[in-house]
Amino acid sequence: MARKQGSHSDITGPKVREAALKLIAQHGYAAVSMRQIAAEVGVQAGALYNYTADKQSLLFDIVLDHMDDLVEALKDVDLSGPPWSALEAFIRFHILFHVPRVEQVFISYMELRNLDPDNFAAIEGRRRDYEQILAGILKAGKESGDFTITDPRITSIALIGMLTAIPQWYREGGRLPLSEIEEIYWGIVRRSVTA
Amino acid sequence: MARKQGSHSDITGPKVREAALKLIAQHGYAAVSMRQIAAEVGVQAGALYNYTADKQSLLFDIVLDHMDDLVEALKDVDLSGPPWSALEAFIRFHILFHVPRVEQVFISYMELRNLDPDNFAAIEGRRRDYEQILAGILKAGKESGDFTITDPRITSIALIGMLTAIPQWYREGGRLPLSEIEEIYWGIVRRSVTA
DNA sequence: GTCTATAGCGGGATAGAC
DNA sequence: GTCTATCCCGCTATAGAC
Repeated sequence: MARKQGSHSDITGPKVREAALKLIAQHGYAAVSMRQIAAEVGVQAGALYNYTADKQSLLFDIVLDHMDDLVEALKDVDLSGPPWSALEAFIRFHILFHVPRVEQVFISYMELRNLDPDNFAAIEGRRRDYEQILAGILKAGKESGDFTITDPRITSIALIGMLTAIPQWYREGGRLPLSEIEEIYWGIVRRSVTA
Repeated sequence: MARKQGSHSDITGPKVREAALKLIAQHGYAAVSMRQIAAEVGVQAGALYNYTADKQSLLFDIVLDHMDDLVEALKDVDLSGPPWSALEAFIRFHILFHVPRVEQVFISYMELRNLDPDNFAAIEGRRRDYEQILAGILKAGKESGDFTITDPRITSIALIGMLTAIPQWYREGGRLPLSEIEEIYWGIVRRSVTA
């Protein structure tokens, strides 16, 4: 009843974002045209501009949403325990959050240089905040004597990079189930900070 | 005396490849135009086609040279010792080979999807060969009881990914010298395969 | 809200003079 | 070997009809 006559904006809008996500992940931002995105949605190119200011906004929205989802989801993780418990919780969360989001991960790490400077700065800030949460856990564990680490900051970068790459090769139905992948990686991380 | 009159091909050829390397690393393959590359070299766009068949060949040559250099350089590393010695030699080699080659590393890992199918297959084969050399070392160490590893193949992928990312953030003159970075990472790897 | 049409620009690659 | 000029195409974004 409250629905406007003939309005499809509540359907087409999300479809535009999904098409952009799929195509940019597949071919790269610079290689994808607005025409391709429109074709994927099933409209003409001109119609896209009812849902996005321009092509750059499509990219920025994808990456920003991804980072904000990440930060938001991390809030539900209990990192208040002792170092070992916090580290394990963070690592397992990171793996499980990223694996089902292959496209977002791809785009968020490969298309950063195609963001306008201001947009890049906004993303980079969030990325650093996230990384420093892990660095904080590592630092606390180093100081308590639980972890054997030379440099929490670099270890944080190294571990996050290693874990974030998982969705690049993991495929459902492959040689190992996700639960096992999770155990293998947690094992690597656990030992890597153990004397 | 044997030099042809007015021939610059022995100078311009390398300059074209260098310009392509620099610009593609900076902006991405799809975002860089032949006109930009020509401007960087100091010639007109048409002249580029004396040195490359097309734009795709510029990309392929960069990635192929990088992979072949890698395989060639690894031949000088002694991997014939016991697992611990072979692992350390491989890890240190990998770090030291990749750090001075920021641009090649960037391109070789971010532009794979812009390679034509045949070119992609050629690169992917070399990449897998290289990765399996590390997997072999890990497997030997696991079977001899030297290493604690669940899955050599996945561990190989995880470690290579972690190490290859170093040039993405390392900058000369930063907080830590390269020699220290090398030690930190070797420490992480060493512990990660230690019970 | 979507369409067709088009402005305005820049792309890859080639031809032919020098 | 490099240049200028150009072909032909596709791009982003906008205008205006419906």
